[in-house]
Amino acid sequence: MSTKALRKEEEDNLLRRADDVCRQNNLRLTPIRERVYRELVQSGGPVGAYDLVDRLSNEKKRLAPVTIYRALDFLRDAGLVHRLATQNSYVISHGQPDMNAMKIMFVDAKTGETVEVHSSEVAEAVRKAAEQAGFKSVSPFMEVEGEIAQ
Amino acid sequence: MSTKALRKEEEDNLLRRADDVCRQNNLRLTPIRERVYRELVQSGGPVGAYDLVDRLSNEKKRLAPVTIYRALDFLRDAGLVHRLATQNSYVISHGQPDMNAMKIMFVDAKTGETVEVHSSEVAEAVRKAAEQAGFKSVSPFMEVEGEIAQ
DNA sequence: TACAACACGTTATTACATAATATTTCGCTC
DNA sequence: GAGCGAAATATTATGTAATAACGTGTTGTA
Repeated sequence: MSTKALRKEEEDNLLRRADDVCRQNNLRLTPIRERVYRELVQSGGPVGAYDLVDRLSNEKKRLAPVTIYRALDFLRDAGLVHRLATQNSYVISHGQPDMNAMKIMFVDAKTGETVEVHSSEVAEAVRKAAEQAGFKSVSPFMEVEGEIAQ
Repeated sequence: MSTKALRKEEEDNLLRRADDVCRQNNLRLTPIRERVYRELVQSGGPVGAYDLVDRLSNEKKRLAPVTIYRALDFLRDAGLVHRLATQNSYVISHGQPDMNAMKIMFVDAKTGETVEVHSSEVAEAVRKAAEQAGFKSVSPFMEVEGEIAQ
């Protein structure tokens, strides 16, 4: 099987999963929301909000930034998309939602390329640190800048 | 000793330390840079760049945003200030620079209040995760959103 | 059908950040 | 202390990110 076919399959999986998540939580994956999600999936990496505006607009219809932001907010609330604060951009959240694991987005400081890793070990260590800081709960997402190997 | 006096003392310590760090690394803590640093120290929390513009300007002289950004860049490079990407703001970096510890900024999702904690345990766990992600080095800073107790 | 909640469109505004370029200040040498 | 080069700061302009405010349409439901 070709790499392309593999990726296509992976894309379909993500789309299907998004559909399931929404169905199970009584959320409406409207056309615009799905188009935004699909665009993020196909890009394979972080994409800026205004970039999404351009990509989902055409000659006939130009989407307003706020439309994209609303779709992104929805997808984030649904746990399907994660915002990269350091890059002002948005990426698909991969992987099965393991409640006990921390979802770490490693971001290459130079290229902006991202790799997502789940770690319950980090989750536990962060929980301890949070307690020390007087925090009772922490986000299951975090973002760490670094340098990718080669 | 009063709380106020304690805080004053803490402020002086930070200022002194900033001075030392710069001296030891042949960096110039110019008036503007020091004013920016001092303002961050005195605020006791995260401050936005444009907020700093306002606070450090007066009737006679209005500083340009780029002036503040340059000072902030300098202070960040020197390891004295940390940028909170989730808040688009900047905070003092406390504590002695322990190379092996991760500096974690816990940010209250509601108020934006921050607490800094250093943890070598988190550092180690993140290093492992980074390796898994194909990253050869990671920033010693990270930011985690959460909910502060009470 | 009517109504309530949600989604989307439109317009405008605010905030954040940097590019390009000019001017001042600092530290040094003669 | 006059002149020079480098660093720091000022000025202006522009680009990008995000949200506010308000109106209209759509959907699900009693």
